[in-house]
Amino acid sequence: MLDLKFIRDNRNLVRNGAEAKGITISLDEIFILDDKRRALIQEGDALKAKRNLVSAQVGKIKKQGGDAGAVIAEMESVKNRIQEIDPEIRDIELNLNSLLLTVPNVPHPSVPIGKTPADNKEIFRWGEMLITDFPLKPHWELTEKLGIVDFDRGAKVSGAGFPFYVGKGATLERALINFFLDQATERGYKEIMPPIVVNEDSARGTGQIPDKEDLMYIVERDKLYMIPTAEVPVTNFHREEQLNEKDLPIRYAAYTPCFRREAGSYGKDVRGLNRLHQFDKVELVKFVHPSKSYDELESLRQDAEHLLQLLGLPYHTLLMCTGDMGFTQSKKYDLEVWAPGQQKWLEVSSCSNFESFQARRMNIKFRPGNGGKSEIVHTLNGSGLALPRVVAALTEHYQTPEGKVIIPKALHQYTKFEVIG
RNA sequence: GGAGAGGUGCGAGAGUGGUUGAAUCGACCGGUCUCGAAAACCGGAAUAGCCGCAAGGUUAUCGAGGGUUCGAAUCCCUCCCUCUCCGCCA
Repeated sequence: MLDLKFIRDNRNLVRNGAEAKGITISLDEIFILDDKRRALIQEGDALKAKRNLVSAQVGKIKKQGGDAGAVIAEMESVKNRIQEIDPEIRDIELNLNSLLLTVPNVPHPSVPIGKTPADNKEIFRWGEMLITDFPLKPHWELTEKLGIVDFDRGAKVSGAGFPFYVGKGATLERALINFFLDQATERGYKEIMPPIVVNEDSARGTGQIPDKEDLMYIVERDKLYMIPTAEVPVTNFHREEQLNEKDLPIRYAAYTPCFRREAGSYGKDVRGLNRLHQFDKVELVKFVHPSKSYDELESLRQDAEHLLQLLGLPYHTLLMCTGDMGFTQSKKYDLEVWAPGQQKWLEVSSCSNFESFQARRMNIKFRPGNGGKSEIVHTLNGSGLALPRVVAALTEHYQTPEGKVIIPKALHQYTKFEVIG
């Protein structure tokens, strides 16, 4: 959420930002409530000041054995008015708060204005799209023939979108996880393995509830939420904490399974490994000094890109336009890997700077080294990387005319085999 | 599931009705000492809202909500959370 004062002082910026994201908000209502709130606070505080003063006098009078009855009676009306005002203020603040949650983060000036994915800007392209003299197969044909991913039994046991990885497929999955984690560690991230269900407070902290509940599997009975991404537990790791400035930046890399209901997204891009209900992902999360967050976004993006380069998979990087970037981000890059068997770009990473938007809601601050007032940290996260689509692109890119899959060199030490099939 | 203990500032941890916004220690900031640093010593500093150009003033905050009282961290009620022991399970 944004700071109310910031909204007050930058109403046009906030209004235009929301409009660019295609989100309708009502700032006027916020300002009306805020004015009311402040008026009531002023009245209430004055009355309370009076009450405190008088009650000190009462103490003195009683100590001297005098009769404070008259003064106490006089306070009756003050007391009553305070009892009217306080609940009213609380009511207004509750309202105000839920309105504040409807105000989206302001896009960074470098973000292109746009409405649809077509307005995203390709800022980088790496690798050669594969051209072959034999017809390329999509990964679902390859994996089925090789027996490394079993969608049918997954559907039987759990449902569509819950595949089994089998044999070398399972090993490949495990190899990629280890490879990603090792690379992250080498680049300065601390490995962390979080719980994969979280409580309500955590789900609220990163903004999964109240409005993205439909995306999640919920363990109703225990009020627990299965995480849609490691971002949720890892960002909440420091919720309600005051960090030391000298500890910043804090960088974490976490592997978790991720669970997504994907309600309403059936029918498009759902073949094979393109869209699953459960998938593996290594997530990179950063807590940084506000002055460094855009530098950290660039390095985050490069950390993710580096993985695709080591795997030798062609990809491009998109700077997301205002309309396609989401509610909480101020700037976001998507990495898309080229899947030649489907002739499609597949999103494998999304790297975002949230500035103070998440951290304010979670109350994560740091105390500056010079002894000044504590400030809200900036948070960022990005996938590094989401596995299934990497497996999809990898099998399609490294397939042979006979339907085998060559394992890229970077993974050999992890797989202990160099070819599948 | 059964029984008990506890939730206080950045952290540890005192405090059972009236200068307690809160002892003490640590972390932090400033200074003395030093070529420099460490140690030692001295000093500073809670967070948030509101008013104010500022200095400053004022209100709230000791898990959350309510109650008693002129006055509550301190007494009463409800709820939430954590820990320990027992049982069950990995």
